[in-house]
Amino acid sequence: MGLDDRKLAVLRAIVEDYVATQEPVGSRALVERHQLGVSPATVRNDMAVLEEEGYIRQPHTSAGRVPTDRGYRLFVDRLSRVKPLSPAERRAIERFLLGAVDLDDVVHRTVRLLAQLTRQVAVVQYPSLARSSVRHLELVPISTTRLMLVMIADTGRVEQRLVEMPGPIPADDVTDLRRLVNEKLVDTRLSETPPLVQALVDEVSPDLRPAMATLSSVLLETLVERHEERIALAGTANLTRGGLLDFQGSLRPILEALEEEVVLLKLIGEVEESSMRVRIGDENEIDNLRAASVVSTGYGPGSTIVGGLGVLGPTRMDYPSTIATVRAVARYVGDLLAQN
Amino acid sequence: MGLDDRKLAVLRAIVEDYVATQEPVGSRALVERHQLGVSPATVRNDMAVLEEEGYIRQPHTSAGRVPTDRGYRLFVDRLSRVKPLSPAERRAIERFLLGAVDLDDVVHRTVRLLAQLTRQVAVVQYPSLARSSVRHLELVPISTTRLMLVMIADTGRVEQRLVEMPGPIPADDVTDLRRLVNEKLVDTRLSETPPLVQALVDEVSPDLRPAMATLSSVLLETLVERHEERIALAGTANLTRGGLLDFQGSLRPILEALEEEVVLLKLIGEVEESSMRVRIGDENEIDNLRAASVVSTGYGPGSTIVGGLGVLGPTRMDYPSTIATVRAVARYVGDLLAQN
DNA sequence: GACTGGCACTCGCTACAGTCGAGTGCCAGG
DNA sequence: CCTGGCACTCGACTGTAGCGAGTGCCAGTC
Repeated sequence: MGLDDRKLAVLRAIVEDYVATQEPVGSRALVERHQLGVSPATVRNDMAVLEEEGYIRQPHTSAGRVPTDRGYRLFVDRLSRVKPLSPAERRAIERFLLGAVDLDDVVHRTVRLLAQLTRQVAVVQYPSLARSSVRHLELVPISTTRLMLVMIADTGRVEQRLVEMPGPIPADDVTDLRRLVNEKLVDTRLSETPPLVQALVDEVSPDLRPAMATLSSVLLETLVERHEERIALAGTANLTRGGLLDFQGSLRPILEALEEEVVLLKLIGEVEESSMRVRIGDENEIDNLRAASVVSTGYGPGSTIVGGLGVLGPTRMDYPSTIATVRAVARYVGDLLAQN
Repeated sequence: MGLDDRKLAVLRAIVEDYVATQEPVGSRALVERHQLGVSPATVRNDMAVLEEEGYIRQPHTSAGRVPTDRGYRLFVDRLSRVKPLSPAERRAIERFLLGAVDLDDVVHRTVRLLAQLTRQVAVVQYPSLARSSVRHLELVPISTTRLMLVMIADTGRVEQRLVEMPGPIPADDVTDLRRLVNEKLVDTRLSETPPLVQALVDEVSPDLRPAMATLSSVLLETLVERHEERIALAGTANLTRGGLLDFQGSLRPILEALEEEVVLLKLIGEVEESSMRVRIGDENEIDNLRAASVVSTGYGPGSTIVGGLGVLGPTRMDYPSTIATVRAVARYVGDLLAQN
């Protein structure tokens, strides 16, 4: 499978043209629009090889060629030239994110920004609790037997949960409980709290023990076990762009997938390092998304990762600029979080 | 415009058949499927009158009739027979909502339930802050100059906001501030707090004044002025049901509208009493939704209203059962809130 | 006067044939 | 190894014809 430079150039040209025009591209059009320095006939020969190797295909005889998922993959890996963001885009990002007042706001602005810049569906995961540390725990008496447990994480996330205590609980006890949980848990990563939480019960005077038991079980259950991941979504209307050509005419499966938080998390939440991840068409594990591509990355203050973000679009998307945009937005959001 | 009983029966039959089959209904089919006791010819005459009056129309000359928005309106107002929910549905609602652990959970479950039962797009507004009362205000020191303000409302909503203080603030001062704001604000409706909040600054010792000023301005701004309405959405995939027939082939405007919180709030947030509201096609003030219908109502504990919920679907929806479902879900959610 | 059967008419839908043209594969020659 | 030329394929489009669902109207009946 010798793909010489010219064949690669042809593939690149096909991808670029097809992404731009959305129509199968023929050999004549190619030599006209790109400086390949050869005739259409030569290009046709190259195309025949590329097709044999599975990088492009013909929708039907006598039509132009269209990249396959495999073709896009090769393009992304080896052929795409980086498109730096325009200054206008950089400014847009900064302006957009600057006014954010709290985490909710940051996430919402980010997801809208991403959707707008890439003109695709954007997904942003809230900073994961599993990757956060406890900054403060607050206990607020709601009634004699009810406390509101509020956890504030270093990533800015705030979670609350109503705790039904086993019996009436005096103000002094609340103070004691509060002091204790904070002493033991502040500054530890949530993923590492379970043993500490379990140990809490033993650290407390016998009369406080039932209260602490309830409290710690709620802590464990809510904040660690079913660790509340949250997701923001925007730009679904962009799916309808490009008529019914993309997604082979049916938005159904895509919309269904986007409704499932679990699916979204799988898409953008599985990030370990901050590297870009591009999944093209068939490479997606989720069947409903076999007609789509996902570009995602992790984000976080500095070089740590607290969550993922990305966009979803048709396989025929403009990968270079999408990748550039996603990367840039992730970096800005990370910087923003670092300022806190 | 004399519409005698039979003509109304014909209209009802047309609506019911069209909703069921999604195809223009002709005179023959009508007499076959309904006991009208007259011949197709007679029905045709009635149809001619109904068409003249604007209740139905013909997509093209030799096709059957289709209800107009006006026809649906008449149907909803005078012709539809109430469809009681099946016991299975009631049980589904109860089971679905029973396990909810907090407000977020209640809202999410509700919106999914609604989407699933009606097979349409469901929208649920979180209990409006404007309609909530303050249950407790908590101040949590985050750093020497930063406080986290947490407001817990009687409706279960919890809002937080980071407050950047003008200078370092000792623990005792925090206690004082906390006591004061709680004393003055607890149990008042948020919509009535502004004068009280403004008065706070004067009630405080001179050295606390700058701190209180900052605090009260944040309170005012965040919790009252741009009163954070929140919305949950589910079931967008249901828009693709019925192929491209509904929404005249383009989901675009609908999806766009659903992305705008402001629009959604307008749709379901404007509820004063707990009565059902049905907006059919053209009756919608939002241009993008001229091809859709919205069924909404208020909900809340007892007879008070704290927020709105509803569904959006094609004008050719099954109004009776949609209305019944929305009403039932609203009632269940209200009861659930009352238990807190 | 209201209803009915009958009939002519309309018009979208489908099938079919014919034409056009973009694009290809292949081959012979440079 | 590249190129120009040529035959071929096949989708897209056009026009025509037949079908059938459904209508509007009218004359006749109860």
